[in-house]
Amino acid sequence: MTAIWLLKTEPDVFSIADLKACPGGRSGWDGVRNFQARNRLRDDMREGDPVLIYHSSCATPAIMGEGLVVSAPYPDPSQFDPASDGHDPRSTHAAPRWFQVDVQFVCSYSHPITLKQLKANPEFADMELVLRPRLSVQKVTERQYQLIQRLSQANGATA
DNA sequence: GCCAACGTTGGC
DNA sequence: GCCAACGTTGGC
Repeated sequence: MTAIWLLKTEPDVFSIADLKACPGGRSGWDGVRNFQARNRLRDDMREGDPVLIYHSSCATPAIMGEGLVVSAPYPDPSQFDPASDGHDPRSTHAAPRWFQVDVQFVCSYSHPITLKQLKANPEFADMELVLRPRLSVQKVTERQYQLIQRLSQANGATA
């Protein structure tokens, strides 16, 4: 069963353009350090799942485009690196605490969908992004996904 | 296992 | 930079 996800990232740290610029447009999605997000990533994400990529903590928070999960979940290497911000001394190779997947860039929306827009649209009133904005790995329904794709094309045509 | 203290996130 | 929300930690 394919699930659709929304992954948050801070563009100052790693933007969708950075993902696109990676070799093959592909990168490990490291740095998830929240247990609920970790559980979803580790237990529920599957290779082939679509992901929406969202920019947070920036001037205009917005869904910027799409990617694809292109690996099974595996331990986040940064947890073992003492020099990394993601280092976790409680992690061992036998019992890693944090996981990641590889994400492949698919497209950037010519018209990103802003958080403001989502909040203003009743269709998205029950979207996790609106209800629980801090969770970094979010579920997106098929309906929300289709609406977002449609909006990303319609956006700007009338604005 | 509760709960207070503390730290982090993220919109504004 | 502020502040509200909320996740995590640690003492008991």
